[in-house]
Amino acid sequence: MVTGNSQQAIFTVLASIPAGRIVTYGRVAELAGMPGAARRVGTVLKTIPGDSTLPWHRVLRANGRIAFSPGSKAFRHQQAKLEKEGIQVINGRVDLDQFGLHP
DNA sequence: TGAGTGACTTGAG
DNA sequence: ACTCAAGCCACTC
Repeated sequence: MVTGNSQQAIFTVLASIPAGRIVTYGRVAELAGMPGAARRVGTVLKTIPGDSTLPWHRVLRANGRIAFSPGSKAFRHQQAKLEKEGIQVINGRVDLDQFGLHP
């Protein structure tokens, strides 16, 4: 179990992300009311069933890179999902500038 | 109870 | 641009 509430909060935040938009793990944690718990977010995402409709693919690392190892199955799957929503994925990474996530 | 682990982040070398 | 180290939160063994 993932401490019940926190998981639900993360799911809610995830579902509130508009299509074509991306967020970082730290951002999700912050919006879920637990800043600094970026690692927790990753663990929760891992518990999401494959047939879930949650947009887990819109969650990237702070540097705009996909959290998986390049070439892995999950990596390619996420990349495909992102490109399908009009997000440019170049060499396993996304331009954060077009989302205003770049500091 | 305590050491180990991970879909992370930030800062330094 | 890359690697290493420390900080972080909750879970697992």
